[in-house]
Amino acid sequence: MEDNEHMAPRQASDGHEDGASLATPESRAALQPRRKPYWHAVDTGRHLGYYKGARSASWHARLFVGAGRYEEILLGKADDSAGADGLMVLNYTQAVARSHEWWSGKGRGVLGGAAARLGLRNRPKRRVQTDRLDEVALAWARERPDLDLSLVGLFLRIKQAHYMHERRLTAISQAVGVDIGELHVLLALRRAGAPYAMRPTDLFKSLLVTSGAMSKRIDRMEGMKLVARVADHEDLRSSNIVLTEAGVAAADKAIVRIADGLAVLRAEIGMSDAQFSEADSYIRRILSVGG
DNA sequence: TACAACTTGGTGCTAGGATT
DNA sequence: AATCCTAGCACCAAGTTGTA
Repeated sequence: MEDNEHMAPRQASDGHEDGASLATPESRAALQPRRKPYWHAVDTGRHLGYYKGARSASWHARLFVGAGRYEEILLGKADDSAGADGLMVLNYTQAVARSHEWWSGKGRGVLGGAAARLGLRNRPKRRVQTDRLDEVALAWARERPDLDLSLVGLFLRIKQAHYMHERRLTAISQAVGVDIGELHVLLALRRAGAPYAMRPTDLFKSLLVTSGAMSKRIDRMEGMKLVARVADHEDLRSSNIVLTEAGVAAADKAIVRIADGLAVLRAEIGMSDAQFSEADSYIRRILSVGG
């Protein structure tokens, strides 16, 4: 019988590993690889899991949701073969902390009235997508426990974060009165510095679009009086795309809103300068070897 | 909910003007 | 003549909208 077929949440020590046997790499080394995680009941209906496969080990958490069912999440890799970094590779203490973070964000009535009595509150709806990404990682961990696919989840999160940023930029571009592509042109010209001019070729290369697409954007923006085509006196074959006064104002309005939004986001996630540098460092390392 | 029509924005190709 | 660069055109893919 599968664990989730039980009709009530397991109690601590109900046939599970105790916390001590999961606490250190040495104690976990005594455990045999198997398909299902070793579960340790941290609290009623709340279990920390340690999965040990042939080639990888990882931390999981699960939450009893009633009717014998659990919601489950992949927390990160276990520090069995590599040192914990608190981000992708977690030691026992970090796994416990991250599981508590997840459980405290759940609180959507899964423990019935108890959750409400304990003061648990629902997280904003935007966490739902994150849970879906967890499901992807969890599904791979279940289907191919012999493979280390932990980076898949990280890449999906990076992609999702990019989409989130693009949605914010889209909202800002609408407030400025342009579309997202035109906003990128405004920002490229603005960050070029005075006199806020670039050749069309440099613009389409830096924004990763084709010359045809850039021509259309410039046409639209010229019509909106945000940019102007100015002949290049040094190379008469070429012209420069220059921000107009209205274009500079629109770009400045947009970049201030972007900065404000990012400041709010950073405050919400509580990321310190050191944590930011560390996360940035890991992503740079991925990009440097990722081909 | 499924499908078709429509819209939008992008790509690839190429013509043409200007310069080297 | 060769090269560089811009911009126009046809086509494509994805998203949106309207309808049954």
